[in-house]
Amino acid sequence: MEQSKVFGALRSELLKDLVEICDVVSLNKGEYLFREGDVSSGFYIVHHGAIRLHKVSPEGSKQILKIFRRRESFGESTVVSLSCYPADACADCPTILARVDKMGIQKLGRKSEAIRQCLSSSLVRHLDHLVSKLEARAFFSPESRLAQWILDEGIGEVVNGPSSFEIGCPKRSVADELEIASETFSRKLRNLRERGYIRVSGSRIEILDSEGLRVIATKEH
Amino acid sequence: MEQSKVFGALRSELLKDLVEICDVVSLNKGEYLFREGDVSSGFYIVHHGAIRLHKVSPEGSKQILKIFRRRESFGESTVVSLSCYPADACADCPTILARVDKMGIQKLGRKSEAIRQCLSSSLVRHLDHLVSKLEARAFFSPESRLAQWILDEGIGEVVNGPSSFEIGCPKRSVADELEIASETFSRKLRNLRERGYIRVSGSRIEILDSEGLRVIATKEH
DNA sequence: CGTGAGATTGATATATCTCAACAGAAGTGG
DNA sequence: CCACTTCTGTTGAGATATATCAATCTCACG
Repeated sequence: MEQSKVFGALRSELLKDLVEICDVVSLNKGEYLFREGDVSSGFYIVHHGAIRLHKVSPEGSKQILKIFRRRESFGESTVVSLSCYPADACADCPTILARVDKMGIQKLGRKSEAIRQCLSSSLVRHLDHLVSKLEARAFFSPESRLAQWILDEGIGEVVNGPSSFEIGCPKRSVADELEIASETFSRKLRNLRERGYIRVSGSRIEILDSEGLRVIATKEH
Repeated sequence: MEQSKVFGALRSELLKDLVEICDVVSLNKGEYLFREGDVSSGFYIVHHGAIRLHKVSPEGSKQILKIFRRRESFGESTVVSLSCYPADACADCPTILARVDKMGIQKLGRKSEAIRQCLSSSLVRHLDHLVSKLEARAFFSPESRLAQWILDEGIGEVVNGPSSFEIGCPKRSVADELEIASETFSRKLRNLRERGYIRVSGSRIEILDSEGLRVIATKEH
């Protein structure tokens, strides 16, 4: 809780109040946390694993909004304004989350400006992310987006030397998140490998030339 | 103010407080209200005209986030959390707006939950819109998006008989908003004309077969 | 081992973007 | 009122990147 992005900055006193209104949810891979249209019972903070938020079209195609990982939260909008979840939430892998009760957080929010501030900031963070997503597709090629993603994931793993990381979910999900066909994802990844930017073994990616990747990542199409 | 989407539901008492902290801004076509990175002095409600919110990439391509028209508001996120505007705002035509002072609204927000509620709802509305935009591009072809747009614009003009409307801005802007090349826009429009769905004369579009358009509009790609 | 889901690779189609030329409208200035 | 410029929109031809379809391949797991 104190590590979460939403509430990380709060005083420990308030954190105690928060813990009171949380409970733990755990999901297996592929299980749904909620579906679009379900009545909200609160919002969620990922403790371990990954939750995929996506919309489904009438004909069944999917559009990933974001994959939330450790420390990230989602669904705040439903405690602040809406009463129904606006998208599907599905576990991409075995996942443990904290559920923050809707009534509880509303009550705390009325008393504490700090809490309100946290929630608003989260909303703005979500806005930002969607804008970035729009930009990414408008400005950058699939290859650039892939490079950006690799760099993003690689950050915070190892500072010096070749950093590497594990893809915490099916590659297909990543491809969907980057809005490219999974086949294209596969090909581009191979391409980057052959050009010596990365090394791939299974679901582990090792960054060999982050400078080179950065060049690709900023190349507009 | 009482007609705005943000504050439309408020009691007249609070509305009075709000008027106190507003001032009027007017812009000519092409003038910028603010640029990305400018320090926020508040948020805005469109009273007349249209404001285009867009991001510019390092190399100069533009991505329209939304065109705001009468009654709509934008920039709320900067009074709630951020201190800088996250995008450019430019008048698409002569425009009059109300500026809601940042300090002022923050002060009112601390006192009134109703005000906070309004602001949060606006944020969520913006979130919704971005999600719709993502969906539109993910699920529908340029042709479908064009058809959707024509139907949207046609609504509210004439109920019975062939409805028609004037494009209130350069066609290029519409193409950008629909996220298609302006040449493609031109071609698709001609195509719809040749197939008898619409009639076009200059910047006026007349809908001949709204039922047919609806079929095209819902066809996913 | 079998089984099946996910990942990879190959071959192909095609819609859209891009570049380039042209046309028309609109505005400017003499 | 008429050239002249400029901006927007239209049309054409062509390139190309990516999606799609289909066929393996890999690997974890029962």
